[in-house]
Amino acid sequence: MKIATWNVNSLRARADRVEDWLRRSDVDVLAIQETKCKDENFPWELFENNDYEVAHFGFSQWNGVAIASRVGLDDVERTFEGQPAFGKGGKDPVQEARAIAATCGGVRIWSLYVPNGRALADEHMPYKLSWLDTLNKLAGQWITENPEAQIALMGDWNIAPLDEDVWDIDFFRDNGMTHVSAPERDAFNAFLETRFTDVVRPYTPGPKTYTYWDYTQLRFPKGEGMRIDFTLASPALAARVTGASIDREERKGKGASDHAPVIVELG
DNA sequence: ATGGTGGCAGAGCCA
Repeated sequence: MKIATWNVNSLRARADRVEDWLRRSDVDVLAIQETKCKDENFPWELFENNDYEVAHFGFSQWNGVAIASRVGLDDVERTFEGQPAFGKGGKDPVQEARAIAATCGGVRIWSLYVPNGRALADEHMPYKLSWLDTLNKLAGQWITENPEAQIALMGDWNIAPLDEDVWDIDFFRDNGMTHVSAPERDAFNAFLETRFTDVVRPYTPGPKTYTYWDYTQLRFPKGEGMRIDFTLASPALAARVTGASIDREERKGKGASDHAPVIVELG
């Protein structure tokens, strides 16, 4: 079984590329982030025509997460329990469309789009940290309740856990950029303390191994990217992993997402 | 090449 995660940065703008990739990638499950659409605009037929079931959670032009599967799609859950809400400028806080789960082929798949902190002192940063902390505590409960649970936390984490996960750590430090700060890394590493593991890194060692390249500044041609898309697996799922890859080729050419798909192979 | 991002509710906003 092959499972993958991909921040597509608009599913409608990327429909042809996503369909082409689905056909040649041969993945059984695809966790998608940033569909950037509401259910009413979602390209359901793209998946149905290729024999995938799909579940989507999106209610505005922002965020949006989905799971496509050809090995079953059961017990769909939109948002995680206690998922922090965010209200900009005093607006009523809402639980954003950043998390959807489904059980596919016996694996509990979570497609996650972790909030972008925007800036170290921005109000989005504590939101990001509490979002991760809440999810981690919940995920820890899942493992405690069932040590054999096969859980995949897949998506765009908007964190670069290691210095080598960005193209120039000094550039990030000197400019006070997000994704590499200690609080963000602590929030990510807390999942490792909960016994989730990054099952992709061992098969895709750095340095200079990335999953995202900014559209600006010719970042992709210059090889200046970031590793911010991860699959964290519960112990029982991690034990099944036989391989992983990052499809850097998919970042090439006109109409590419700024993120590459990340694939995990299960035995 | 004095520019050089790309989505979205089409204008700012978001990443």
